[in-house]
Amino acid sequence: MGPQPHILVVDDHAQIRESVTRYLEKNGMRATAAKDAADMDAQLAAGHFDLVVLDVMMPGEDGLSACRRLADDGTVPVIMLTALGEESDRISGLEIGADDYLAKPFNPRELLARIKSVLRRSRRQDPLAGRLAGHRVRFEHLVLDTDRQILIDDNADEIPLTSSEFRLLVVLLERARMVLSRDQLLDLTAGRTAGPLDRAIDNQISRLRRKIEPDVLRPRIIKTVRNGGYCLATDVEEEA
Amino acid sequence: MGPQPHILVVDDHAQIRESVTRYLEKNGMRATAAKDAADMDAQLAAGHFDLVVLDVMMPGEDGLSACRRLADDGTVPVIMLTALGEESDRISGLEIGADDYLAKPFNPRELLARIKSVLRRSRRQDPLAGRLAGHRVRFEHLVLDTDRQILIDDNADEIPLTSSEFRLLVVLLERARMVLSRDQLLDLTAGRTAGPLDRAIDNQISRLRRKIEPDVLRPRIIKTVRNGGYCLATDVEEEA
DNA sequence: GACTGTCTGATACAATCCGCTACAATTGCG
DNA sequence: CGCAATTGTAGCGGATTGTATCAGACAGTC
Repeated sequence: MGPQPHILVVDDHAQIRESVTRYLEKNGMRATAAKDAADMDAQLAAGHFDLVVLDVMMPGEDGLSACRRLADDGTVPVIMLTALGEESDRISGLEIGADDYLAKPFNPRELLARIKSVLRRSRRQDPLAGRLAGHRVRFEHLVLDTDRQILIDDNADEIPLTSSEFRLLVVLLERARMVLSRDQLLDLTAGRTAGPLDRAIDNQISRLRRKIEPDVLRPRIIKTVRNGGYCLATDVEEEA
Repeated sequence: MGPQPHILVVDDHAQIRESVTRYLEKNGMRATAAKDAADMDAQLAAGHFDLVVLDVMMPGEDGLSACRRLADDGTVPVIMLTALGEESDRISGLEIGADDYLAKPFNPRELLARIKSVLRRSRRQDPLAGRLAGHRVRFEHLVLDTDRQILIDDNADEIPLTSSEFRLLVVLLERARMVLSRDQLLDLTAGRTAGPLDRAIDNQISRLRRKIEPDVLRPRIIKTVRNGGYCLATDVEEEA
């Protein structure tokens, strides 16, 4: 979870988004805002979050529908915000799999309290391989066995990965074709923020490439994006 | 709950914190101190506690508010400390969901007595602990007989486990695929806190691996997560 | 096309972390 | 009380990972 938990606040009203995120930040949390379900998906794909605060009423994809997706996925707990007295919304939210709900208008202190409560309750430690845990993942000429932390190539040779190589690869695979900055990668793999002269990610990428690229001088799996970061540039398919 | 119950003492006065924790420790309990609600949250998130002793009057988040959160959460019993004669506090505390209260200044012996009483009352089982009791659990090529503390492999050979190996394995199996820190493991298996150079868990893991890993040099059941701890990286299924 | 500032890849090195062995302390049991 | 099994402590050495640094690659300018 890192030193401070990271909360994603999803609401179509700019004012609520901002006041909530600011309040959470003042109380020792990291908070990020998203203005609709699509935005939420993008944020979730791009970073690590410990909890999502989700408004029921939103343009575009409905909050309940978005909540159902998150609950099915099961990787991040959800608190729903419902309009006052919308009993049916509240019930639906909990049925769908929200971890808690709160009626609008709400007291920020109460939201904070419920967030803390849910975080404590679901202090499920992150699994080692995120949502890929227990799966085998195929890309290019390789298969990653997420249980054993090894790669298997076409000759069935086994390539062992160190812990941080494995974490880096998982993060890249979960976000295939997305450009991830060094900051993001450091956050996602090590849960820390980069110092000014931090080349740790460059180094890990270099080490990982040596193990997975057929031609290290011309990498085709992990592409470098100048001034941007790195990007896994290949299709990924999961096996059961 | 471990051999001795673990109590979290939350009070903003350093002197009270220390004298209470020391008294509890002298009387066969583990005690940890927190100086305010935020500190309390951190401690609760980091470890396992059987009871919280909570002062009503505190800077920052109010004791009553903190108590409400704990009560809502429902996982840990609370004893409130109220200022002398603050009848309203006392009532609020109980209404809010505290399991007992005590007026300051109090006799340490009385606090101890009430703690024991509440612990006895709420000794209904921890939802996680003993979830595997009376079951046989299959993983990889092994079956754990939780009644006999014995592993049975594919050849029906019996591998005896020492009691702490057994506790460690159960803790890991109950939290399959979760990364558990050495601190957590020590807390969950031995009910104690790690010293600065504590390698006890490393050692137990090493001993356990020798008994369950087909290839000890390349362990596949219990994975090491550098800077993180250990993780049981395989599916676990219970048999009736 | 050459020059320049910045960014990236790679190497070497240093600091940590972890596995393992040996041994000491403790526990359990007769 | 003594023995044997179990469990914690100490410390060495290998593996892993971050830091420093240099050289090559790239983009922009003249």
